[in-house]
Amino acid sequence: MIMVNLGLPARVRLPQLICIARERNDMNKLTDYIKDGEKIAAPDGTLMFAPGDESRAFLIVTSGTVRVEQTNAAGRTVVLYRVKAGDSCVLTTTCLLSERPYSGFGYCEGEVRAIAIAPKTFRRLLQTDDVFQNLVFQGFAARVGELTDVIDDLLEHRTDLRLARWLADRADDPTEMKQSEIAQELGTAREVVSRTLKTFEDYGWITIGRGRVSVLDQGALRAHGQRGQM
Amino acid sequence: MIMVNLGLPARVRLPQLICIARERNDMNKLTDYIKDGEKIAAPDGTLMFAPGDESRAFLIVTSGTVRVEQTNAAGRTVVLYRVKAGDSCVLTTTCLLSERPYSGFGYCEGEVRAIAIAPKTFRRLLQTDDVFQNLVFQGFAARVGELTDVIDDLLEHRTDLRLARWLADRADDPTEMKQSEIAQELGTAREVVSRTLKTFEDYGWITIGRGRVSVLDQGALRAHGQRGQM
DNA sequence: CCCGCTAAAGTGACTTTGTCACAGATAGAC
DNA sequence: GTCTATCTGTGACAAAGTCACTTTAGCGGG
Repeated sequence: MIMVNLGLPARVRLPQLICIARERNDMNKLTDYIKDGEKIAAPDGTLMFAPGDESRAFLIVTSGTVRVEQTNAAGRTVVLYRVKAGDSCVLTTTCLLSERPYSGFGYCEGEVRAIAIAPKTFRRLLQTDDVFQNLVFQGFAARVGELTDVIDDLLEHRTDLRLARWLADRADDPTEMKQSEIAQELGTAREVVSRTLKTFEDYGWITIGRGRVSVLDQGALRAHGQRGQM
Repeated sequence: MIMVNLGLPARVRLPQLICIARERNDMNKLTDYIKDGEKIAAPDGTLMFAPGDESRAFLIVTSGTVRVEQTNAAGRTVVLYRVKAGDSCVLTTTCLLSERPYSGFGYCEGEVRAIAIAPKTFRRLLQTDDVFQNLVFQGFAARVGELTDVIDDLLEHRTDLRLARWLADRADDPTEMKQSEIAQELGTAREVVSRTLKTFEDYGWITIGRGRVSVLDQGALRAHGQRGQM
């Protein structure tokens, strides 16, 4: 096991992250590919890839999450999706398939462990192994779907609706995030998040703490996110 | 040749559009696949697919263009990309690979002719034919890149900059479009386009006509799009 | 040729978001 | 407890989106 431990925000210079899709019952299948790859790990906060980097390996994530973000020229950022254990990363697959560089940033959330598969092996598996091919394609398709969801969301300019939906979707556990991070998730400004959360708190839908938001009334948030009435 | 001719906006109920990527020198290769497929055609303005539809065939576009749009719940629309002869459509490939329905709209611009390949044949070619596999992947990757470009663009909230860039990029021929269509290209409101074009005209960068915009000073537009100074 | 219809474009008023520049508040270190 | 870094709240203004409406251009019929 190669342990990457460079401090934060460190940069992985080893084979970079790619992941494959999986159906729940295919998880065992993943272990079949371990012999073809090399185990790697990276600590929380590691920068896995950045715009301009090239993919050097296909990775199967076995634990941890990679947050994939896109930042435009003006510095505004939005979170495209999260790569969880067994999930797939379009950007990386795209890079590997086409030998184009990445267009976004990938950061580790928690320690990420993964199995790195060399591009040559990746291509061989893709041609010879039906299950592998299916895993890659399914994951690829799922991620494209998430990209179009992000576009859908960005077309909606009412931040209060977007924020309400976002909060309702993660109402289970109190969200331990700074408001600046929430703004980044949605691709908006911190101040707007601050103001909007305040009104939600006034309505009794949430409680706000430093680096924390707790949902009190998931139903109200979801309804607001749907109908847009306040 | 099956000629689809249903009037506008008609709906193609035949095998729907998918296309493959191509490198310039692979164009001849396309003809190799014709024997596996069936020729179809659709007139200008035809609705090729809509959200919820399922892909029933992989199409190789041989002439014409398909404009792929995404419309959110509130009805705001943005153009994701255009599928030209030989180009590929991620949405369609995604649908075909994963058997998920489409998430956007596809409209013909000009008469579109294409070769339809059944999903089974598509999968066989993908596994057995290296060139075909490469074409699909290259095109797939290119389209994902365009999706991330759209996201990049939507993160930029200054419509004047986005419009300036958009105009500069198509400065060659006078743009024969309604302002409402331009708004749709950029995912913004017609009124904003109207006002912004007016200021550009005042600066002497363009001339405006009914259903037409002509670029006079491409350089100024490009510079404005880059630097954001007015 | 002109009338009148339709669709495109322009406009003003107002709301919301984004941006900037701070001020206030809180957690953690010492 | 105090200090400091960082997170959060706010006010002011510019830009964009929305709504409701007017004006204008193009086109077809008489």
